Formats: sequence, structure tokens, C-alpha cells
Amino acid sequence: MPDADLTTADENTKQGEEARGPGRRLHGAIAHKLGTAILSGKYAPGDILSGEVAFAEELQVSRSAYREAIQVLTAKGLVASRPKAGTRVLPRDRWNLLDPEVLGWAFAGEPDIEFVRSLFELRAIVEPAAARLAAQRRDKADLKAMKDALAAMRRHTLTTEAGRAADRDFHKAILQATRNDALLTLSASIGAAVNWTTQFKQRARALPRNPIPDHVKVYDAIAAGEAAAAAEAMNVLVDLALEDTRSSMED
Amino acid sequence: MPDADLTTADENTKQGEEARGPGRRLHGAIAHKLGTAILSGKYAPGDILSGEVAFAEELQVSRSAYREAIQVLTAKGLVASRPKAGTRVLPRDRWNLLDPEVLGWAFAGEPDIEFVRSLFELRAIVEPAAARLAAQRRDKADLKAMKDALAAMRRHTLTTEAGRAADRDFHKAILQATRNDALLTLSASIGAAVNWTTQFKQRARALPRNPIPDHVKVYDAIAAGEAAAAAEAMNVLVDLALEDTRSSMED
DNA sequence: ACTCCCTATTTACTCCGACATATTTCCTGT
DNA sequence: ACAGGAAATATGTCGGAGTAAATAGGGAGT
Repeated sequence: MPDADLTTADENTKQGEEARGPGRRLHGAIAHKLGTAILSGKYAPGDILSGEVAFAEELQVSRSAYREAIQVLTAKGLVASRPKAGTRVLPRDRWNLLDPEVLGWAFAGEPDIEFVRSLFELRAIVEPAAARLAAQRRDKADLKAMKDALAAMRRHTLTTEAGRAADRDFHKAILQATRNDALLTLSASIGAAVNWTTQFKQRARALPRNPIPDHVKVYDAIAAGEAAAAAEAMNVLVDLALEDTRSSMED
Repeated sequence: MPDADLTTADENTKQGEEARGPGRRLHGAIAHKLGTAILSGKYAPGDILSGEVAFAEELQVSRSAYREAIQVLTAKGLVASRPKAGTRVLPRDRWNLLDPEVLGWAFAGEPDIEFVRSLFELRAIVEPAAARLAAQRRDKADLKAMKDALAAMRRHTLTTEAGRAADRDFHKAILQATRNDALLTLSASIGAAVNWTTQFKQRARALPRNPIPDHVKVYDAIAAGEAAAAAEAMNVLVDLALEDTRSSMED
């Protein structure tokens, strides 16, 4: 009965999207630890992890907990296990980088600036197109959700978590108005990315520019049903966000 | 330990409903079973699965294997477990629909036509933009990969698995040429979607139209570095694919 | 000396039974 | 009637034993 030293890694800053109850599961913590280690490059693609028994013992956890963590990583395409061959890190193009949890792991340390650029490029592709569709398909409920999110953004600012949550809600409301499940799924990923990058911006310095007017322009165009204008307004918004993030990362 | 020839050796072509016995891990089979059950609506969001012990016994597997399967589903956002509360199916907007495996589960049974439309809409947004970027950034290696894929598509047809694989390779080569990791991740998802829908088309009847010329147009534009033409050609390609799929599903 | 097959070993995979922990439920006490 | 706490219950964690699979190495045949 080795009780005791359950301590180990407890330095996790809460980064779950929702305020979950106390007590993250142990296998979740292991997955987080290994996930961040892989995303940060501590384990490179092709590397073979130590055997189950050895690694589990090293981490002071049972094989069950370790294995369940590995299953999570496997499900996200980070690793693959085979008898006799061991568990190895898969090449990067197999990673499910758009998985919200993986995205969180990628931003746990110092994010790769090239990857951030990739995410903004994706946003620049998807979000204007989504705004265009939203302008054509939105109903009153969608508009109300956007309006509420905008109001919340005004009340709190992007310096607070509540404000960033409102920002995500705004973008999510737009994607929801597209009536497209695939796009909506991207919302979770993009939302996470927006969250991390916004937080990153704030870390450097206070945002020099007020982001509210840009958001209002998008809302107005969608509310008016002007598809082209909505796409263009969103395009501007993403470009400015990229500019802010880039300038704050170059310091 | 440093270098093992980990490259190559990826010939996982078989997917879908079959393949249950050897070669597939037990927990993987359970995850597949439960995943398809959830995607098909057999378990609706909010439903609570039977307890671990009961369900594991019902499936004739150990609790460990069942739990590892649940971890996989949890990692993909399909379910969430809490002590005493049980394991419940999450709302659809939490599902990671772009995960290749989830996508496979969605197409295991009769795919929802609305979801197929969503996927094509996503393709129509992402792929032309990707073709535009590819036209600006591709190098010789990228062009060679596309050319080889086209040749393979000509040799085999889309009626064979080899031909469909070549089709996927073509699209993947384009996304690879964008030098964008986030887009590349989408490649796996979109590739899976293309595969399922193409297979679906063939199920109905022989394809009335030869898809090769459309692909060649895209290739030529990318090779020539003409961004706008590449985007437009890809736009046409996706539109025609949607048309083919829609007409074959409406029967 | 070379190829091929077969054995041996290593490793992940599966199963089992017990205990710990976290929630919920409900019951008690004020 | 309400608040607080005890009990019940399902998930979570643990350690070990045994099975299956894939690689490596050795032996037989050419």
C-alpha cells in the first residue's frame, strides 16, 4: 500500500475551457504531461517511449492510469503502440492539431510562431466565409446571441477571462448561424486558438486598439444580410488580430 | 534508439465496419462499436450509458478494455464520465466531427445528407483557398507529388481503393504545398470525407463524368503559379463533386 | 556464404479483484 | 423547512497474472 506521494506534478495552471469541478483525473493529468512534452518537442516524432512498466513506475502511477493516458494520446494521433515495437511518437502530419486539447498543449509552453501564423491563416480562410454564410442564414436568435456577446465584450474587456469568453461566444454564434456542423466543430478549435493568442497579446502589453468597432461592423453586416460586406469586415478583423499578435510576439 | 526506420509502412487502407478480429485491438473495437452507435443516434446526447461493470459484462470484455475505449471516446469529445453520475453522451457541438476516426464512424452507417452537405461546404471554403496558397508556395517536390497522384488516378480509376487513395494523395499534396500545419491537419479529415463520399457515389452507379480533366486544370494552374485560376479550378472541382454526390444520394 | 523458417524473447494487450475517491442521495438534527 | 452530514454508488486507481503479437536471433537447408 504505497500511499503517499501523490504529489508530483501539480503545477498545472487551469486551462480547461470550462470551470470544471475539483479533481482532474489522474490519467488526464498524465495525458496533459505527455501531450505537452510531445508538443514542445521534448519527444520528437519517431522517438520511442520507455516501456509501460518502466514509464508508469517513473511517473509513480499504475499501469492502468498510464495506459488510459496513452489511449487518449493515441486517439489524438500523437502516438501509436504496437507489441514488441513499443510506443512511438507519430510524424507531425498525423497529429490532430485542431483538437482543442492538443491546441491547449501546443500553447502550454512558448508557442511556435510559425504555428500561430498557420492558425491565423486558417482563420482568415474560414471565418470570412463563415460570416458570408451567416449573413445569408442567420435568424433572430443568432443575432441576439451575437448582440449579447458584443455587450459582454464591452462590459468586461479582453483583459479579463470573461471578456475573452464573450469574444469566443461572438465567433461561435457566427459559426452557429452558418447551419454547418463541420464549421461549428472548427469553432471549438478556432475559439481555443483565439483564446490563447488573445491571452498572449495581453501578456505583452495593453492592447493599443479597441477591437469592439471591428466586431460591430461584422455584426451590422450580418444583421443586414449583406454577405459580401460581412466577409470583408471579418477579413479585416482577422487581419488586425494577426497584426496585433505578431507585433506582440516579436518583442 | 536514435533512428529506427519508422518511415513508410503505412498501409492502413481497410476501415469501416468490418475488421473486427485480429489486427484490431479489443478496446479499439469497442470504441468503434460505441462510436458508431453514438454517431448513428442509437445513443442520443444526454443519454447515460450503463455502468462500467454492467456494460463491460454485456460486451463480454473486461472492465479495463471497456474503460480504455471510453477514454478514446472521451478524447474525441463524444462522452464524459463523472463518478457516481455515470458516462453521458455529450451534446453534438462538443463532438470532434473532424477527427478522421469520428468521420469514419459517421459514415459507417447511412450518412446524414445534411452532414455531407456541411462537409462539402467546408471543402468549398478550404480547398480553393488552399489551392491559391499552393500556387504561390509550391516547389518542385510538391508538383511531382501531385503529378504522381494524377498518374495513379488515371491508371486505377475511382472505382478502386487504389484510385481513391491517389485522389486523396492529390488533395493532400496541395494542402502540403501550403506550408500550413493547420491546413494539413484538415487534410486528413477532408481526405477521409472525400473517400467516404466518393465511395458512396460509386455505390450508386458508375460515375458519368471523368474527373481527371478537372484535376488536371487545378494542377496546371498551381504549376503555373496562377493563384486565382487555381482557386477557381478547385472551386469547380468541388462543386462538381458535390453535384455528383448529391444526385447519387437522392435516389 | 546465403536464404529461409522457426524458435525465443520482448512488449504491449487483456483480464481479474480489490481498494480509494468523488458525487449524489437521503436522512438526520436543529 | 432548511442545513449539514452520513451512507450509498459508480467511476477512478491500483498491482499482479496471464495471453497474444511482433521483432530479433539462431539454426536448418540450399
